[in-house]
Amino acid sequence: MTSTLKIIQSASSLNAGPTDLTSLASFIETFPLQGESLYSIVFERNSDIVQTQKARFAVANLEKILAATFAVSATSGFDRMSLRDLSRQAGMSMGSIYSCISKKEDIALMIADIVRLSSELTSQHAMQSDSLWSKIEQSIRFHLYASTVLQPWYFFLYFETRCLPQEQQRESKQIELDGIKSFEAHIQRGVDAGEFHTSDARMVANTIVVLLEDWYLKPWKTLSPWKASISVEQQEKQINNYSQSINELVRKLLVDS
Amino acid sequence: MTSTLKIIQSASSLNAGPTDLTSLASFIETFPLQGESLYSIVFERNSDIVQTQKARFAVANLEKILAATFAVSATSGFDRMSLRDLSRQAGMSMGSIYSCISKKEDIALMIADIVRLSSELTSQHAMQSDSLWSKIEQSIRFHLYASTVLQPWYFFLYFETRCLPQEQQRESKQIELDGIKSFEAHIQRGVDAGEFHTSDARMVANTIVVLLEDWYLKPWKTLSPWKASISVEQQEKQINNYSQSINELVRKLLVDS
DNA sequence: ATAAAAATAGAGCGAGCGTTCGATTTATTG
DNA sequence: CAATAAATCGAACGCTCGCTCTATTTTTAT
Repeated sequence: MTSTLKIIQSASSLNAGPTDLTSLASFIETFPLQGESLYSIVFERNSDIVQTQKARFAVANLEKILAATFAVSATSGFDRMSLRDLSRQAGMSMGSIYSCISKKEDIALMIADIVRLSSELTSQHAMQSDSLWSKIEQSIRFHLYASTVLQPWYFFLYFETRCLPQEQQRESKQIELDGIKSFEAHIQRGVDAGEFHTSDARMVANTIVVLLEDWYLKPWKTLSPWKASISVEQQEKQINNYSQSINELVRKLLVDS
Repeated sequence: MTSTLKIIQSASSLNAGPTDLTSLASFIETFPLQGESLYSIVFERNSDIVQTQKARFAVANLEKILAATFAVSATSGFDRMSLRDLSRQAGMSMGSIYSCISKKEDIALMIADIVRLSSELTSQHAMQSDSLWSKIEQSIRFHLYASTVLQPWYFFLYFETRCLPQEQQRESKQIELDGIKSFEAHIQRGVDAGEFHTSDARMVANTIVVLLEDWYLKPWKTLSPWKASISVEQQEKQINNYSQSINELVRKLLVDS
């Protein structure tokens, strides 16, 4: 309940400037959940949890803690990550970590909160397009951009959902179901208007969502090493390729034949 | 290395009688990794790990331990599952558990072994069809049947891979990549023969694999409760629906237009 | 410059973990 | 029906975990 309110409040205030989807570079400039502002937002949205009071320290420490969490838990999982591992990786003492957070679980909660906020921004953006087809196209593109910028966050939430309280586990599932329902609704309206042709709008919608998940869950599929941080230009190219692949696939399923 | 040998040896000996895909009921009768024989196979393939000597006890205990593992770890994950939880759920003392296994990790290793064996059987089966299209169709069908019968096993391996030694983590990824490559090869041959039409065989192959994963990873999507063990007839119906959905989708991507 | 406040350090605490072990019960065998 | 082997039991062990606490350093304010 609390987290839902958090999303509504903040998503509307953050979305003052619309996000620019013309390229990854312009997306990064306009997407609020990125760079330094990302950790400021984490701090603001979790001021009840974060113990450190001065924003300057809090933001810097949150960045170190979360980066270390992604690094350690990617290979061994959140449960196996001890706070001693974390403190070593983050270059902070246990005391510093616990002056920032109050429980290990808080780390997972903050990550989940940001991913949910990002999903909220994604679904809000889709509303702004006019044609049904561009709603779908833009939705796919936004999702790919956001889940690339926040790849470790999305990945973490998917695989560590079971570290969260049950209520939040259900919420995560619900977000996936809402994503499918959103695509399904657009498709169904297209079918009703005679613009699309399919006997199973839900299946097509589900396929889109699953392919979007594949993007941030299994970067190793695309042959790209990814670990060696590749340039924005290369990422741009890969996203363009993949979104075009999805678009063509969806067009074949909905428009042709 | 050891496990690979294990698969080759056993997959060829097990596959004496071909598996019958005409219905789920007939599949269950001919699929070796099912019912009592499943746990006998687990015992045989892990006699080096399993401490209990008499097959009668070992098989019964393995069944209790693995069933309890699936029950407990489904909600909280393998790491959070304590052996006290496990012993309570299995109705065995700690001593009994440790007279069957020698490390907690062994449980995960045995599960991973069976899923890999099942994948091996799946890919072997596909070879037996004649036409390219039926190779794809049969492969999808076999995978859906096997991952329904072994749903908790497949689910476990996907989410608990990180509890396994690194070598086995890589092996799991490789199996997914091989699955994609297998579909891609069939599709590409169809394209070369003028039977299929697509500019991105890999994308279509990947879509199939991802949809197959979706089946055992997110049973809650299909509205069916699943937890309340549904009848074989209902499962049959759902599998037929889903495989037909995938088939139609793939046909639209490859054959039409 | 100095005092108050905030942030940091890491040794230490109790709880709970995976695992072991010796006593006991159950099964097998000559 | 002994005698031996195998399986079962759960209390106990050592260790690591998440977390706390106090002394110390750094920052901020006057």
